[in-house]
Parts: sequence; C-alpha cells; structure tokens
Amino acid sequence: MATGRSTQHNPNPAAGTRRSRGRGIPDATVARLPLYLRALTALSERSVPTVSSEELAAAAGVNSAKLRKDFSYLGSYGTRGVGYDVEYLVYQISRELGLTQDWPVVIVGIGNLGHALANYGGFASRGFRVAALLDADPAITGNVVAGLPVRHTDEMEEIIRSERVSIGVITTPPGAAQQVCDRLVAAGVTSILNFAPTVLNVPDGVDVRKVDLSIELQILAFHEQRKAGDEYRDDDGPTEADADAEVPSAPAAAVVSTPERAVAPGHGHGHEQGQEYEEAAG
Amino acid sequence: MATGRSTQHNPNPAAGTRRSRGRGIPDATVARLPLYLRALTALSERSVPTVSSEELAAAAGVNSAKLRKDFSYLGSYGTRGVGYDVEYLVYQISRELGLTQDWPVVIVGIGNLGHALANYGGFASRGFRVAALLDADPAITGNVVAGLPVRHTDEMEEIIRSERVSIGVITTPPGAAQQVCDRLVAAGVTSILNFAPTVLNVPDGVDVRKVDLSIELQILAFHEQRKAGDEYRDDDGPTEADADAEVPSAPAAAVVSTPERAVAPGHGHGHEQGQEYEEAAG
DNA sequence: ATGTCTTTGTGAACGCGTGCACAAAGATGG
DNA sequence: CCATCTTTGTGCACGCGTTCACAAAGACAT
Repeated sequence: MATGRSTQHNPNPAAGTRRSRGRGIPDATVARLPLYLRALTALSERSVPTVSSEELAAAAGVNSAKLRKDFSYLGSYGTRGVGYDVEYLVYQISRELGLTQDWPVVIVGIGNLGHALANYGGFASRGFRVAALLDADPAITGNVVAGLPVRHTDEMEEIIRSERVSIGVITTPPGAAQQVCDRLVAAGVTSILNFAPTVLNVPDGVDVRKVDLSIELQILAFHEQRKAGDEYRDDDGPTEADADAEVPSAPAAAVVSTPERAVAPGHGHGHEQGQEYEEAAG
Repeated sequence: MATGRSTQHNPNPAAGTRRSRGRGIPDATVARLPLYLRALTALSERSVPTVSSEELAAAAGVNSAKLRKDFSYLGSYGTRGVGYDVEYLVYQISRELGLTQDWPVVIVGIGNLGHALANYGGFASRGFRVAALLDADPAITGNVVAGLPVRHTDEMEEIIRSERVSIGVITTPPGAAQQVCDRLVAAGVTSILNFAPTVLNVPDGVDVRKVDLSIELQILAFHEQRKAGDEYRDDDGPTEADADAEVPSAPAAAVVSTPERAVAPGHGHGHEQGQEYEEAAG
C-alpha cells in the first residue's frame, strides 16, 4: 500500500544505520501494525478478552503466520494454547507506534481535501491533534473548518515552533507543495504526509509518505483492463505461451500491437481520449 | 507503500493464476508506472522531445536502474545513446495502464471525503469519468456536487449496469462499507477503491485497493518516535525491559482506561496508560 | 502428574524486488 | 569506415518479506 509502499515505498534509510540492528522492526510489519490495532480495538469494544492469531488475522485481512511473525518482532505477547490478550496487545502496539503520546499536526492547503482531512475522525481518535489549518489564500483564511480557524501560511513557522509540531500534512495544489514542504522542514517538521501529486525533495532525516488518489485508480485500471482482456482483446493479442520461452530475437516482439503512428508523430499529445493531462487539484 | 501501499500492500493473489505467466508486469512496476507517466506528462507539456533514464528517474523520484528495468518489462522503447521518446512513452504507458479507454466510476458516500474526490481533478484528467455520486442519506441526495446530482443508493444497480461501471469508490462510514461493497460487486463492479477503515471481503476476481489516511499518519508517528528515541542509541534488548521509554516531550493528555486484566502472565510490568480508540469516520 | 490438545513462536526455504555493473547498441565526429 | 562516447537493457547477487511446517509451551482434563 498503500504503499506504499509505500509502498513500502521510498523509505530512505535515514540516519545511516540500518534498522536491522537491535530491535529493528521491518517496515512491512510497521505498516501492518495499524491494521492489527484497528481490529483489536474493535474486539476490545466488544469486550473480547483474548484472540487467537487465526481469528485476528482474519479480522485484519492477513495471513496468520505473517501476523505471528509480526508480533514476534514486538516480543512474545501471546500465550500458547490460548492466544493474545486483547487489551494488552492494544497497549503494546499503541506504544510501539507511538500513539500513547500526543502528535500535533498541521494541515496546509484547506481545499476540498484539506477540508475533508480536518473533519476526519480517524486522526483525533488516534492521538493526532490538528494544531492548525493553514492556507495561503486570504479568501479562505479566517473561515472556521472543523471548529478550527484557518490561519494564513505566514503564521506557519510560529505555530510549528510554539506547538512543537513535527508532522505536517500537505494538501495544496502540486505547484505549491515543494515550497510548502521546504518551509515546513525549515521550521522543524520532520515527517510529511503528502497528498499533492508531486515528488518532494527533502533532506536526510525527514520522512515523506505520499498518498496519490489517482495513482490508486490507475493501478486498478491496469488490473481491470487485464481482466477484460482475458476474454477478448482488441489490441494486444500475442502474449502468453511464448513470453517466458523465447524472447531475445525480435525486438518487435514486445511491440505487438503498436498503433499506426508508431513514434510520436506530429500528433500533438498522443491521447485517444483527447484528454489533457493536467495536474489540477483542489 | 506502501504503498504502498501499496500498499505495499495487500495484493491478494486474485484470480488464481499468478500474473507472472506471459507478459506479466511485476506489481511493483505497475505501481510506479503512474509516477513515470506523471513525470513524462510534465515533460511533454514543456515539449521536451526525449529524456534519459537518469533525468526521468530523478523527476519521478526513483533509481535510474529501477526505471530502466521497469521499462524493460514494457518492451524496448528507448534508444541507446539518446534516451526515451517522451510522447511515445506517454502513449505506451497510458495504453499499458488502460488509460486510453474510458473508465466510468461511481463514488458511494458523499461525505467530506466523497465530496473532495468528486472535485478531484486528478481523476477526470486520466480517463476516469465520474458516472454517478451515490449516498444513502436523503438529506444529501439531490444536492449537486461537482456539477453532478447526488443520487440515492437505490439507483446503484441500475446506474452500474446502464453505464457499465466496473470501478467503484467507497467513501462511506466503515459500518456501511461491506454492505455497499457487496452491492457493488453484485451489480458488476470488479475493482474497488476503499477509503473506509474496514477490511472488505470480496469474491475472487474482484480487486480491492485501500487507502487509509490514518494508517499513513500512524506509520509516520512510528518513525517520528524512533527518531526522537535515537538519542538514546538503544541497543538490542530482546524484549520488554524498556517498556516505558518515555520520550522527553510535551505532556500528552490522552490517557484513559487501564484495563487490569491486560497484564498477561509472565510480563512483569504493567502498563500505565491506555487509550480508547474509536472508529470514527467522516 | 501425566497425557492430550491447542496455539504460539520461529527456523528455513523460497520468491520478489532492488541495485550494481557491464556488455550491447546506437549516435556522433573525424 | 573506424573510433569514441553516451545510454540503454539486463545478468547477477543480495536482502527483505512471505509462507510453510514444526517443535516448544502452556492450558486443561483425568
């Protein structure tokens, strides 16, 4: 998933030393801990005292062996023959994720998405406190969103320092993202959640996670196309059967159903749809 | 990423056969294609004719060797000594992702997030057409959002069939997500983008990708905590013993219940804090 | 206590993804 | 045409993540 890897994604080693030494928890495991926590919280609310790896895995949508291995990185919190104590595990995972402390965050860019995030209950319920909403547009500043006044980005540095904000959320249009990012980092933010469809450059020691709504849809479209193509494919015919066996010879092998206009002819932008790719946001 | 995301994510094997046969493109590569496409589109708009793997990799935020390997799965579209033809590559990637065709989507749950997505420019600009906005709340249906009327979920099946919708986006509260999912699938949807913090159960052949905003923040919090704790240079300690590694930070007030039973046998230290987690959702 | 049953925790094998490093391919200049 | 330079395409090795399968550990009944 998300990514992310990201996907598990662009986790720069940060701080040099490999996280393998000591009590390093694999990134893939860390990414799943919130899933377990959510499932455990639901069990806790139903006053379920203990849960087996099999049950919890099903609730979290993962393999039970994977779940047990994940938990083994945290320590041995289970009881053989019984399972895991729900409340205890909730606490341990919360602590491991750092959710037992308060994390003030700022959201920059109060457009549609920023507005939605400000109202998102999933933040406040997990120790994340919205310290401020920021926007550069004077037409927006002053408005009250989710009970908070939208403040001007001029106040960014002051707010970050006084509130000791270390996490920033960027929901600005892509053109403004890098600049906002730079200011956040300069003011002391060391973790950024980026919703703008842009690659952010940050110094070492700063973590960036990105969420791109359109990328997820594009990945779905790929699989969807592949599914549809299993029935009948108007373009792209030759495949299967041969790919693994012999490829090396003809370079054209991969260019199977190349459209008439092979190489970027004088056709302006080569999209059938006539759709212009624009980085609109907000 | 996660996603990675993916997330890295939760790529359920789906459809039995491994995608490795034939012209299978690795999942990790598919997840990056949209990134390349975005960077290429930007170059295209600046009328840049060709680009080297090094340049494009920098623009996309990845390693150049990785980029070349990714492209090698699509075929040999580059020219040695020169680089890649921008327009041609834009077309090839678009085609591979299935973006050269029209993808009608429905968005179910027009709360804050659904509202934001309906207005999100990144969808329409890539071949995704919002066929309908749906909500179960009579107070919301009828409203016009992003130029489209919000229709009642009673019309879901009809719309999906008549518009041939195969992709659905769920932005409902978690309690309604599974039910909505079931109806979507029954009506013919085979790809789902789920924003509700719930594990969706779907039959084989249906792809689900999830985006959980709070999970991303929790992952950031983990790394942030680790950064703060690095001052201690804590070296391995097989387990417990360091449970209350209090970080020198602001007094976090979020402290509630202390379930007594929580202490599992064999673990000497208790936990002094507990936090109530609720699945609130916009 | 002892035996049986359940479930954890983990060693080991495997597969995927990543990145290095280099040969091949083509451009370019003389 | 030959030499040189640039950049692609990829073989290979390595490390991470996943999964299997099973021994160890504890609960529970007798």
